[in-house]
Amino acid sequence: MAKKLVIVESPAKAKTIVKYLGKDFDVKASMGHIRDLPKKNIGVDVEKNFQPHYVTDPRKKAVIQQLKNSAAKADEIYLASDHDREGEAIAWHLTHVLKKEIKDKPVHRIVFHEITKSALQEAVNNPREIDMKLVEAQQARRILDRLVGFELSPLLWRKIKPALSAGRVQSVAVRLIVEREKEIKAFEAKSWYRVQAWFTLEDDGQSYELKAESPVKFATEAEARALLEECIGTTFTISNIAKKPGYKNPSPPFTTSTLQQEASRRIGFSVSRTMRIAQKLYEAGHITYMRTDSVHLSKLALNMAKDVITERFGENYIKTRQYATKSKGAQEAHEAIRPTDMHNKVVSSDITEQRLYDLIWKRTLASQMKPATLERTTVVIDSTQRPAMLTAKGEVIVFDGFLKIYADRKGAAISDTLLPPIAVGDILNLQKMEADERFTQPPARYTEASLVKKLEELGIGRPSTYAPTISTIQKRDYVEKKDKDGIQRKFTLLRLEENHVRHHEKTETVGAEKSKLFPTDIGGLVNDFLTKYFDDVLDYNFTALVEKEFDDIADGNMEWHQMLKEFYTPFHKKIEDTQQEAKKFKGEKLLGNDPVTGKPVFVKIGRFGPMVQLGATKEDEKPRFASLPPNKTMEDCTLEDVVDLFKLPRTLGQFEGHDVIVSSGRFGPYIKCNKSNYSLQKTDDPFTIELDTAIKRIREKREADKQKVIAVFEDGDIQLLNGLYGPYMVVKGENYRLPKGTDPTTLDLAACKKIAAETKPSNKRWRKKK
DNA sequence: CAGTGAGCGAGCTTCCGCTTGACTT
Repeated sequence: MAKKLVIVESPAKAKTIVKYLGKDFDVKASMGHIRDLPKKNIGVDVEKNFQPHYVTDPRKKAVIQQLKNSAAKADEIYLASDHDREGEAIAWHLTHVLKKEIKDKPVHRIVFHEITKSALQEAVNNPREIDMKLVEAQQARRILDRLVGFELSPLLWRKIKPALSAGRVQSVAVRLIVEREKEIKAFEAKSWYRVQAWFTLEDDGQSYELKAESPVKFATEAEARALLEECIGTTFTISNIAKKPGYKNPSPPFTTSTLQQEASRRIGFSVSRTMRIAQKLYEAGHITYMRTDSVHLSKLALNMAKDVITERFGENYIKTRQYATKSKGAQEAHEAIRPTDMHNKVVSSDITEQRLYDLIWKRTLASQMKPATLERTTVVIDSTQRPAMLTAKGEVIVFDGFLKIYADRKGAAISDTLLPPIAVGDILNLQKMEADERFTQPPARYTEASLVKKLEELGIGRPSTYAPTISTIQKRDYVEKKDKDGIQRKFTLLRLEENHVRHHEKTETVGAEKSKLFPTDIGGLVNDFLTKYFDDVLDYNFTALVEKEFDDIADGNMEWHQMLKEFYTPFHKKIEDTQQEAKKFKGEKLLGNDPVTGKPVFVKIGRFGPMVQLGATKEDEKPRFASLPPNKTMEDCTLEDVVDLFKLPRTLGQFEGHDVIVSSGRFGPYIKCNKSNYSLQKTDDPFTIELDTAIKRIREKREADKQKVIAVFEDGDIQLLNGLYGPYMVVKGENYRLPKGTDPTTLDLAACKKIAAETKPSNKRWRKKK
């Protein structure tokens, strides 16, 4: 029987397809790219017209072997990788890696956008050749990224510090964060005054409140005060009530980027967590593919949404729509992210999986529901002296539409802002009038999700790389995700009370931040260096510009070697010039002179990151160094913040015949005594701590260690210990897990040796590195 | 986890985009 092999990218997709294709077909997954440039060296022969040197990934060995076996058995091969630039390249690489196995066999390239029997049939019936233009565009993309990354990074190692990295995507991501921080620093809040009034109304024995605001903002306290004073003893009348219909439309179904944003905003997931959970839902068959830039829904999905909405909410809620993808550089190889079967509202007993699914389910159905209809009311209130002095606003939902399942952007529950029963000509009873000082807001720091949004807008990065990019810039210490406490700010409140305008000083907490991205000193320095010498690559439009050229290559309007040459020649010259001319980039800053020694104190970036230096480098005496205090940056630390650092190490006295020394290490201050180290408590101040407290800490540590030890054999060569994750065994420095269900207290020497002989030590490479 | 930071020099680091496990403390 004729056997046809279909190769797709994802194993989950393979599993689904095989059901539709029948017995003649064998379906296998390539698991993404199977060949790439080598990891260790640049792998591009620039002299020979940018000849790439591809190697197969050693971790993909098993996958490739399987593909080879299947290909050898098949009579006909269908390369069904995704319908985009990378997918085309995967198909082409497959023909090379499987060269022997597919020799003399018909090889077809097929693409499909929906996984349905008819779509698959149609794809199989309409095979084509591999589009070499598209493959060349991918190669140009790959090679350009390699050249940029592998020439810029080593320059950073030489000029700034080892193990740094730069690239077309990550460096722009860092730049966005660094520049946003500069904007925030440079921002000066301006204040203005808002006037609000509260009225009481009686109707049918019921009492209501009406809140109104002045449509005019006041620049100064004096102006606001003048208005309030004018209102002493005045009469307020409703002069107009205007009603206007309004609409709210649902958002399109999810793409990777919008899913990440909404999951962050509504359920507080980090970008990587969202992707991990979405992957699980995808593998279980609950949602369509989660790495997509398309808002397109298949016909099948549109019909299913219609059915489910009718069933649950009635026909009146249906409005079928197909959304158009607007984002720059979208390749639309997949559908939007949606439930595979919208009849299922609950698909997992895992709470986090279900929460994410629920969000996808609601967003998808909402996108196929009618807009919400609103009635917006504006009430105009005149004072005796001033027409239209105040306005009050109300909003009522006439028809909820999609809001029935998907609340609007703020994520707040849907609630009407109801106005009390009122009519034109009503005279209002003033209860309270206030003018409070408001401030203009600085630009907001990025969250992981809002950075993804910005990158997508700029056309930088792809759905498969948003999460990894965010983690790379954090791993490199360019950026850190942290919280910031708010600060107290004074503001003025004027209140009209008892026919007087009184002045009150109030305070409020502002500027508190949670899980925001802050640039580090290193991030700032690397960005300064790159924007100074490589402004073109760091330009926000660089990606868009080269993408245009990749498209030209794909359309046959540009030759790929030529494109690379035009970029690389000036780029490489700049690399060489910078290599020659640029001095070491240390970001050195003089803070002042040390009050004790009179020597200059600097902050700068060294091999291990930011540090403080006491004394100039060229002097006879070697300068002293110290790490910055925790939570301080080079940017914001002062001389006072750092002079104490040089008081360490301090010798406090003796304990058990050894010096007790307080010192500062990689992980902050600690106590050293007889070759052992002991942590300080958070409340201990290393500069003032005394001997008795230090001895107490030493005893505490010893006590804790005793608790940790379950048993010791062979002079400490074999130890049974209590760890963070339960009991484990250490044999000559190697850690071993205990077999499940073992009670460690029952183990004797022989039993320990047996475990050590039978199990492998835990892999140490997983430790270290963050 | 633990006293880093000049000088010397070997040997290391690094990109983006497509996929999923393997794996531990």
